[in-house]
Amino acid sequence: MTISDDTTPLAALLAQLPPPEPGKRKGHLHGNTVARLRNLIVTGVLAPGTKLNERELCDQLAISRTPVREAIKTLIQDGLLRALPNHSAVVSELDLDEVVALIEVVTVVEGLAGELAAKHISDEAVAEIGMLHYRMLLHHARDELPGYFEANKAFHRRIVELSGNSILLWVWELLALRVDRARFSSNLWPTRWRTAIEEHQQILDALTARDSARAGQALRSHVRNGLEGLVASLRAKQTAAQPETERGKKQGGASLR
Amino acid sequence: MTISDDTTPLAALLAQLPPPEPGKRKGHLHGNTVARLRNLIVTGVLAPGTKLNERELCDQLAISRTPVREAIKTLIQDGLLRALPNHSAVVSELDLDEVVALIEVVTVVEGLAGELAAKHISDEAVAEIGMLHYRMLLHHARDELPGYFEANKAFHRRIVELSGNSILLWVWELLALRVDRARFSSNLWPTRWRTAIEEHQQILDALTARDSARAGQALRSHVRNGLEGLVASLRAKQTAAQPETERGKKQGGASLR
DNA sequence: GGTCGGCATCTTGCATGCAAGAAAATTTGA
DNA sequence: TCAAATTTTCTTGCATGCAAGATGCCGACC
Repeated sequence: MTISDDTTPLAALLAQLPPPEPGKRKGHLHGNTVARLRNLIVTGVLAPGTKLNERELCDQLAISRTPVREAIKTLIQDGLLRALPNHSAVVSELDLDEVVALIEVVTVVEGLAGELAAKHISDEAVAEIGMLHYRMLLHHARDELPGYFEANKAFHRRIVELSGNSILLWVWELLALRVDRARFSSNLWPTRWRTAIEEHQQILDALTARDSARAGQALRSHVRNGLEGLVASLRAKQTAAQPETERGKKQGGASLR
Repeated sequence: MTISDDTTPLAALLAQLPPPEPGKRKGHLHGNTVARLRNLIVTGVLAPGTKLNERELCDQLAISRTPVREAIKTLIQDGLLRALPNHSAVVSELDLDEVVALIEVVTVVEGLAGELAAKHISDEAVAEIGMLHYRMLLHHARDELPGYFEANKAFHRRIVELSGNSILLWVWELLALRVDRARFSSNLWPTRWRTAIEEHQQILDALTARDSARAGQALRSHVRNGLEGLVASLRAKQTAAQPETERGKKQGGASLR
């Protein structure tokens, strides 16, 4: 399965899983399983190209095939897995072209969110965004990466929510999955902190001023900047690891043996 | 189940289904089921608010619960069904607010598609778009509604494809489901034919000229115009049918009995 | 008469069983 | 010795079974 040595491929990995919620009072195995697998994929623990084996997964997750199968179907729809013609599923590779494509889409989506949000936003909501911004600053000051990213995402998400457009939020969530995955894949990010924070400030200003056009513009350039940095780092990483590239594709399946 | 009399609710409806593909050589029950149910929902045969009963569905589709359950999960993700807290699924109502929200998103999505497509588009592809445009004209001239809509959708879809942005296409497909559903729901559409065709011509011109900005602009206004007409007609229909509004919610479930 | 509690039924969630298609391994023919 | 074919094993798709919540009904109590 590509990570660590091949003797205990999934076993070790799945140990790192968020334990399936202590008080899992029945009836949520599906959702749990989706969340768990999604996590593994987004964080890169399950490497692109890894072939999923239902039975193996069942053993490791200690559940039966039914919820696993359903979760797989779900993740295929999300684009995190890809269905092979033979009906098996592999972790989809995160294509560089796809990430580039993602940039364009996320840019217009968040841009629109900014425009719409600026129109309706309440004082309270502005304050809330400000709070999230400063929360991010706090984590930045403390050099806390995970917190920083979480706050950053919350900032963006909240703006999309405040657009008041449910469809936009829905689409954004779908896109965010892929963005997160790309983020995790390139593990260099600290570079743009300073500018990112300045850009957030501008977004906040535009929202405060209820300047729709400016908010949209600020968000678009911020998102584009950020994601293009991401692509650059991914590209660098990929060319650096060129010889390794061919590796992660063929195993899985028989790897347990 | 809201349609026809309650004695043979699903039975009659499902008879209208596209027969499950004669040569269904095993292994595609899931996809088939999704497609069939999706069709029923998009075309409004399964009315918003209808509660789905797994066993009933199984009986009617003559398959077991497993693929039905999977299909339901899939459609929930697509937003065509909604999961109740009790774990049952109902056909999601198509909220007017949601359609309005849809407008905004589809507008920017297709606008972006136009901009991107205009940049890369080949002569061959321009010709193809032209062909689709004239195919639509043909159906228009013949007053063939279904053909008209199909050609119209193909025209738009192809432009999104030609954007070369796989993510954009993915998102567009998701949105198109909901748009189609709204279209079917308001069954008045012939009004804008003339202008729609003119707008298509402008889009085609802009693409031919490889004028990215103009193509984007043309698509945005075309999409917005079209969908706003749709909303207007939906709104009219809804207020007209006000007394009926409360009806389609409680039945289903026990309705077979 | 209305409401609350207990019982019967229904509906769904998850597990498991079986068979068909795919992959792998072994044998057999050149 | 290599390759093709056959057999064996694995993997998945679908069906079914069982048990736990959820729902609805009815009677009893207030």
